[in-house]
Amino acid sequence: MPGGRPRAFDPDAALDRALEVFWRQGYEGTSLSDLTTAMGINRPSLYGTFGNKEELFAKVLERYVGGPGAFAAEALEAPTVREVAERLVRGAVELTSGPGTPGGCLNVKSVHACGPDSAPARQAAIDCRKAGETALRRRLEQAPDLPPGQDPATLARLLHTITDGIAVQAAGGRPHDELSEIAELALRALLPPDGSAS
Amino acid sequence: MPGGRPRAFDPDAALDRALEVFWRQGYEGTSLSDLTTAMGINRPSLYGTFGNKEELFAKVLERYVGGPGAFAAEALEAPTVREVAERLVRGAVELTSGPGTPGGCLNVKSVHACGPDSAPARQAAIDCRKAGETALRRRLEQAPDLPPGQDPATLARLLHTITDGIAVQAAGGRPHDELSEIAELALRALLPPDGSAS
DNA sequence: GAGGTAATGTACCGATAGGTAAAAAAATAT
DNA sequence: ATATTTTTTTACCTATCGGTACATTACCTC
Repeated sequence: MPGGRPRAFDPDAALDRALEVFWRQGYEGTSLSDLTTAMGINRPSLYGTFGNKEELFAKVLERYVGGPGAFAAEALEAPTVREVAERLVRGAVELTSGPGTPGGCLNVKSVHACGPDSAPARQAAIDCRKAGETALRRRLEQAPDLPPGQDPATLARLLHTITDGIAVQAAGGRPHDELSEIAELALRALLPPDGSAS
Repeated sequence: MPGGRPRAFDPDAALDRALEVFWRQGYEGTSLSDLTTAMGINRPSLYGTFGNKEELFAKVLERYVGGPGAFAAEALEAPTVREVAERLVRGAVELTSGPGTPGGCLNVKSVHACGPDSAPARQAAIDCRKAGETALRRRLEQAPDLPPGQDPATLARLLHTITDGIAVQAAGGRPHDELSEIAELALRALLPPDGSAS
């Protein structure tokens, strides 16, 4: 089985470039020319290696979840509800307003790509969100410090809602330090330091 | 000064049609053809009456704030922090997942229109958000039941963050009843029924 | 009526969108 | 060296993008 001409670029590095563009400009705001320029390859190479724009986006989203967004899955390894929540919320602040990254969250941005041609990309983002939330709910169900009357599903959804809100705020230009204050207040309210009701 | 040919459509009704399209499809996902079709007018009429796409969007956003989004300003008339927060958060649930409206929030969607050509529309949304948040902070500063150690600016930002999160959840397809549960849990956490610390 | 004025309908503009055909180039296999 | 395979390069495709020129129509004033 012969080899053919070798690929002149590193697909993972190219994916990282594509990720940055999609992250900054959103799915609908990114053209194929933006992508090929950033990736340093030409159009047929992109199609040959990654498929079309939709498929490239799906691969980019996967890479996002396993890279910049990996904190969300790792947070579930914390032993208590409190620590899981802290790591999720603080991680969202860093992800969306940290230095050197585009503002906001690629996933949240992609949910808002709601033009007629963006349905597949949007659905990919929604599926990804659902998977993350299911994992969070399962984790909360098994936590030792889950408050008695608390429904883990609703708590997971609220945590998800708060991280979503943080992403919107970051996308709207909220600076990192203010976002941290917001996050800490949310954590204090959700998980009071002593042991208050909810 | 003579009048010329009278306009054959109602500008406000046309704005409402445009609002619905922008709300459902987002700024970037909406084409001029989508707009003219929905508004029932042709292209030169649109440009003659509303300016270009950007200016039309600005007018639509204004109409959104004064129409479907008016609950946010009206919520500030409530006497207490608790009631202001309740009306804001519950209003966000109704706005973004209520029956008969497109999912999500036009403002939050527009913040995520971050392609190169969408900068003015995005900025209009951001300005609008800033104005709303400033009004909320001023209102909280004067509320009689603001907890002593509480910074009204941060509380306003957290409330804003929560309503943003609700909008994202709605845009992602979260059904209305689940969103209500999330909202009520957030309100309980933020403003405990008795008088706990935060 | 005639003239002025503003909105309408139609047809069009250059630019760019996502996507591809076909030939040239670089590797392996025999 | 030759044949085969795969990628790259270049050039191009149709459709649609936001925006407009121009002639026509409908109204008001005189």
